[in-house]
Amino acid sequence: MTLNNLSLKIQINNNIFVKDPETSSLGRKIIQESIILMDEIGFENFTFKKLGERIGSNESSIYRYFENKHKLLVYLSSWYWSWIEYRMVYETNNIENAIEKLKKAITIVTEKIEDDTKTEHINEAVLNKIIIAEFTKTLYTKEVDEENKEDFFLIYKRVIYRLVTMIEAVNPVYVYSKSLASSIVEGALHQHFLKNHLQSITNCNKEVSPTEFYLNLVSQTLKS
Amino acid sequence: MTLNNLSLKIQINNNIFVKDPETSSLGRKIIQESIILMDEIGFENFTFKKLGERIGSNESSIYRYFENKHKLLVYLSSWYWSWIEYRMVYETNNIENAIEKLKKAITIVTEKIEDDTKTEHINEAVLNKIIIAEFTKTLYTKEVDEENKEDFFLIYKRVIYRLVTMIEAVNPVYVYSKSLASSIVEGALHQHFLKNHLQSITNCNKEVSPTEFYLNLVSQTLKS
DNA sequence: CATTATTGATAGTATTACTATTATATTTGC
DNA sequence: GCAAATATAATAGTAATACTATCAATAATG
Repeated sequence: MTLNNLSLKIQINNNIFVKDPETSSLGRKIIQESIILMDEIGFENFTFKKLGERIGSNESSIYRYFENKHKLLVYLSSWYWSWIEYRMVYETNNIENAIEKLKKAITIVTEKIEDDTKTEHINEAVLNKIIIAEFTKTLYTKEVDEENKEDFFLIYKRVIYRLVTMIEAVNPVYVYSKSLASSIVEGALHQHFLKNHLQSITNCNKEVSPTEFYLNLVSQTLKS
Repeated sequence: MTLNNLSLKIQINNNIFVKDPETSSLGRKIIQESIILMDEIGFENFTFKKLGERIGSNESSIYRYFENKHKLLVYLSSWYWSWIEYRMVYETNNIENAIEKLKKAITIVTEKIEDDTKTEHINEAVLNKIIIAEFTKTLYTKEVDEENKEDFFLIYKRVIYRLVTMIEAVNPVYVYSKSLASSIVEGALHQHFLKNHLQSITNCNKEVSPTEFYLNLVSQTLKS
């Protein structure tokens, strides 16, 4: 199964976009270049006008795909978590041992994406950088409850549910599986951020990865 | 030692403000009401114009205290972490046992602030809500490296260093003390957020607190 | 009581975050 | 191959944001 087949699996909630960016070349260009531009200048400084200039297209054309930059970020995040979910399912599928299965899943959600397994228009390594730097901003808004009702964060939550299931398979009596799972996923992004910017409050660096920290944490936590 | 004496201890980096808000009644009003307004409408919707209207003062007067709302939030965060640091030092001071000392410190950084131990103009319970909802936004910007150099996050980091020391006292061979400490502090805020908004991916609720989750996590993790 | 510092009022600018309209391409269906 | 439909570009315009500057009015202090 190739990455092309994978992209067929990525179904993003219709409410997130005005017009599906996957259905036109301008749409795909918006996705492709928004990732690069947002990585360069950050979410706060990112505007549709700047993106329009970058792709040689008009601001108003971008508004036909996304209502605002917040929804664009929600879209990019959904795409990312969908890609992670697919890899989590696919790469743990053949692992029998519950502990090894969980370890593999934790590795997938916590590791830095470095390789060039670029689907046509999406550079996953750069997208991973955006997720590390910007993902929490999709959640931490006054509209979170409404947007959650509209299933904007469904794919992210599904990644966590899958981790929860694997945690429970390893230790069925552990009562904080959901909090542990959400801590791993969000916390790993945070450790990556600290490694990049606030090195004095993390042990993660070139030698020690967030993955290593979380594998150790989870194995200790689930010990009986 | 009263909370008044405590407030003497709160020294905030001069670079964060233009004019120290503690030196005038308008300044104190800005702090007091900004906490309430930001809690009500959220950081993104918060403007100095709205705050001015709220306190019956002029937008331009507020700019004489803070360059922008980001720095106001950095100020409020510094105040909060300073208050937490003081309590962490003071309330663990007389505890001999390393494990009990660490437990107390974790409780202080992870628990919800509910009581009305209001210093004159600062409502800590509401400030705690803002920190849960908005604190990460002080860090996750393109300017984080410069601002870190200017010691904007010093007090926050100091809270984490103190936790690191206590973790090392409990288990001197554990090699991820910094990552564990930063995970606890940031993760607890996140679990509070999930408890308020995304209940399906946390075990925290009215009965189970983030404190309980983290006390369990840490005791398991530091086991040899 | 005069000086100085603080605050308020007003005005103004550049940018952001859009919406609306119309013209121009491009695609597709027959 | 052409008409109809659709997508995009260009332009203009609005309201709000995020400020800065100036000057007058108050209040504090020495």
